[in-house]
Amino acid sequence: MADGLIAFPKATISRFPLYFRVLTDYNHQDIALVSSEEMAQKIGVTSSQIRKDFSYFGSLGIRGAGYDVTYLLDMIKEILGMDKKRRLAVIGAGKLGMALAGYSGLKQHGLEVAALFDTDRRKWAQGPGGLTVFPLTELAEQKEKLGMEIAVLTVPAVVAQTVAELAVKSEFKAIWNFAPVRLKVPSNIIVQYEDLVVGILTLSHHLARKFG
Amino acid sequence: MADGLIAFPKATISRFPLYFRVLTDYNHQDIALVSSEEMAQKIGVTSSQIRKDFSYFGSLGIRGAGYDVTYLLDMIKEILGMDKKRRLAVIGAGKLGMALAGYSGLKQHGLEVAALFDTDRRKWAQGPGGLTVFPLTELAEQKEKLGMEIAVLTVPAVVAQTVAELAVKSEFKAIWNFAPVRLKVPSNIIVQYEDLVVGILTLSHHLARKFG
DNA sequence: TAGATTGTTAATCGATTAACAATC
DNA sequence: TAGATTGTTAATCGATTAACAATC
Repeated sequence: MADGLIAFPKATISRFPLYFRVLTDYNHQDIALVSSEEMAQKIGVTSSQIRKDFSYFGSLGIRGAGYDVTYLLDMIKEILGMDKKRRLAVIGAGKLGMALAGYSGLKQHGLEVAALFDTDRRKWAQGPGGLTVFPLTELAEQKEKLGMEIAVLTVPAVVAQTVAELAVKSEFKAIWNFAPVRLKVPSNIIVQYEDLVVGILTLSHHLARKFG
Repeated sequence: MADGLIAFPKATISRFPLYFRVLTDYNHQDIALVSSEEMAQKIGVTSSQIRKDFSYFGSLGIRGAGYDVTYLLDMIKEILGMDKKRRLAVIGAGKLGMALAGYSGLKQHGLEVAALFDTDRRKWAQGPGGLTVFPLTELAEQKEKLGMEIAVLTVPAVVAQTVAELAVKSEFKAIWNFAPVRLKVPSNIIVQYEDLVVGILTLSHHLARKFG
């Protein structure tokens, strides 16, 4: 690592979406200043944690007063890359892919599904909300046309690696992978794994511990 | 904590689904014994980590030989509560709810969506794969009839707290919450949060760091 | 016995928290 | 100035890793 960028805990970044939401609420209520303690109560973390998290990105608050809501929102947007709109390609137009394409939570955070892709011709052209489902063979072409950066993999596990390779060849910079498979891709490709089963099995584990 | 149960890292439990999958693979290939090093390579963690994780649950391996695949699979199923089938109620028959109801990954891990619920009468009775969408008012009644334990919340954020309270009143023991809202529920209710936006915003953050 | 791999200890690394000086 | 709250330090807590004795 010689790029001069400071590292901060991964957990810190994963809390920023929470901060973003609570600050958006304050903003809608026309609250201009908010203390770390108030936010902490609402989110369910310690105020120390919040101040520490923010401190990695400079002195964002005002001593004695708190944090300026709109300023902090802008900073968080920048930190999370929400200041630029990112366009996503959903590969795999099954139920999960369709659900993601129509998910308002993405748009609210500056992320836009621009197209879907599938190998099944019966799915072509029938996407949700005005979106088009393209043949997977058109991935590279449409990526350029529509300016997509992130490939979202909602394909079956068995084809995930092949599809990932196609995404890499199509020059996607990042992959959001819902298939429960470790992908082998060049190290300059950013991969984020999303395993829907981990959460519910953690819950199941607690249930088993508690009730048998 | 006076219940005599040993605590182990949360991160340990979150790796067990990975172990389960890789061991299922070995099992299908009729491989009887596997070393921590082999598994480590496949999953992308250290072999130390794997041995440590397993050690919380006893001496599960054979020194000099490795781990017995079927025995280890059985242990993991027990640890994750997969030895008993758990039935889920999906509340909110929108796209995400429908996608989860049809998600094969759940069944593969001993979890079964038994019914969906919605307040919108146009959605009643039209569930995917033979599943019924019931009026939300029937939640408690159907819970008893169908033996459901876990409430899956795929409802809009604004109604999530109200729906959670209904689930608690209906005597659900656990909630898997997809709404980006901290729920206020009694402490004996197990709540697992699933925030789909955290992963993609983490990715967006890395993208912004790397390319601006 | 020789070779292999576990299970466990101790060292290391990383993240959280408490406390308080700085300062609005 | 008095009161409030940040930003930061040091202490604590928790998780990972390396190393190796135990043992198959």
